[in-house]
Amino acid sequence: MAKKSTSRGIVSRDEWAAQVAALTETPGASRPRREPLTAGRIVAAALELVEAEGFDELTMRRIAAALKASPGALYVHVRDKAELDDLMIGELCSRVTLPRPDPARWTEQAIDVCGQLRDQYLRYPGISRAALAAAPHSLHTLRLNEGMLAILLAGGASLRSAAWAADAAFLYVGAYSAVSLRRYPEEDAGEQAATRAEVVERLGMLPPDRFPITVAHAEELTSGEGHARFDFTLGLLFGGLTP
Amino acid sequence: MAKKSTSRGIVSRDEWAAQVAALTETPGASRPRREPLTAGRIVAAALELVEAEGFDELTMRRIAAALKASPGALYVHVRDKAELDDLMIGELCSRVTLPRPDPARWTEQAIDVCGQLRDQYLRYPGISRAALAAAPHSLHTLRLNEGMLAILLAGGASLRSAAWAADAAFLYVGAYSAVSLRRYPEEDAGEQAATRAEVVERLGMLPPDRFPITVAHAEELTSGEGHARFDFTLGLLFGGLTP
DNA sequence: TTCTTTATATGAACGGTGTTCATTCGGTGC
DNA sequence: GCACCGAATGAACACCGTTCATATAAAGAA
Repeated sequence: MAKKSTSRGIVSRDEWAAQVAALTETPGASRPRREPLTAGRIVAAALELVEAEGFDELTMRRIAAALKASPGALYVHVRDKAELDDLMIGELCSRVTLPRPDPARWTEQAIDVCGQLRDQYLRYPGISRAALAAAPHSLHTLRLNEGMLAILLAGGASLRSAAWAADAAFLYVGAYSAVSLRRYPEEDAGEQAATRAEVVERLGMLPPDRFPITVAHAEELTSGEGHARFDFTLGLLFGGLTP
Repeated sequence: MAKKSTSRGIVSRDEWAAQVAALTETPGASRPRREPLTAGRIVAAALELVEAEGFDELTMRRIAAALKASPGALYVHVRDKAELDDLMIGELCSRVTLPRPDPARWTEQAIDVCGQLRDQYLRYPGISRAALAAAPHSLHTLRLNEGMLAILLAGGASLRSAAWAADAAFLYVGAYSAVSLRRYPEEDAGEQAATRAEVVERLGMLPPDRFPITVAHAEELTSGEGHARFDFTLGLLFGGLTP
């Protein structure tokens, strides 16, 4: 965790965050009085921080620094960090636009809604872990669920199937978004995680008697450009609803 | 400088203090020499702790305390907590027994393997969050993957479908295990989380014009005893593999 | 205007975390 | 006997989430 040293004249993490935040803070109109702190402003600052640095760099202290406030001030508007996580997830869910259910295109619509949620999660790296740990019954998640149910029911699914499939789909979206960060990171920053070629090479080094399929088909096992796996899985999930 | 004991039969002050302290620690089994620390012992102690207290009570310091060792001593055998998490997940994966693939019962076999993994996860509450964040290419997870591939291929799935479906299934197992902790906690300790009846009541209070399905069918939406949802989802996932 | 009330913000703590590191310890080989 | 070397210690370090007495600001009442 402690990978940065502040001992060499470098500013502290909090101060750095404050400086970075100051860059994007309405340079023209210098208001003498700071805007009051609200839950909305806290959530916005937190999301900005996650977008820039990732979810596990998100810290009450860094949020406060970005808002030029004291850490304790956040607790006037937010019970604790768990509630803040819930609020962030709610915000992301509220950004998903739900289509008017069209029985002719219901599968496409369902996958699209999941894709929107996935893109929101991926925009804020690691945040979907909060979704898996968060309260599943906030108003925004319920709205998403209602929309998905409407789509699946329009497609002819039974109520029970629709409810359970929607649940499974959102669960999968969260898990997929949580792991797709460290899976073949776009080939550019080849240092951090293993690139696909390296993974293939490692798989090929396994003992073929105990890993026959893995060794023989390492290349195909790691396939899946973009979100092909994502679409494939949701296709399976929704494809079985109306036999 | 603490000086050593120079005469035979008399123990040093520190050792004497340790012996005195040992009198009040474990009165029964007084082991003269402690077993050496190993990665295996650390993993075992960590799992014990998670089983008893849950994953987010797991702490390097508490593991060390359980082993009567110093926190720093763990880092001789384990790089950091992330690696320890990986080792724990590997241990759980290694406990899953893989069947000999039977083309006549392949779906059943696949779901059973997932169920075994789920039960391991649920035995150690919260640990599946580590699985979602852990390295997906340890030897034990690869073994599990290989076994699942063999089952799905025996069932007639294409290589690509089998690979992607296995991936999705394990992802779902992790997510399901992560959330099924806080979903209707068995009705006994009715204080902490919301019981199912409470959830149903809350859903019924929503505005029916914006949540028509949720309000009208709150009861059915929360249904699913035991692992019915789990089996349902995996049925969908594997059912679409061989059309 | 002044006074009072009330909500908000501060800054300093508290107890906890993962991790590092100079030092010490315990055993093995020469 | 002694040097050596991995393992263990204990004290730090830089953080974390959270609380709380205190200060500050805004708003209403007089």
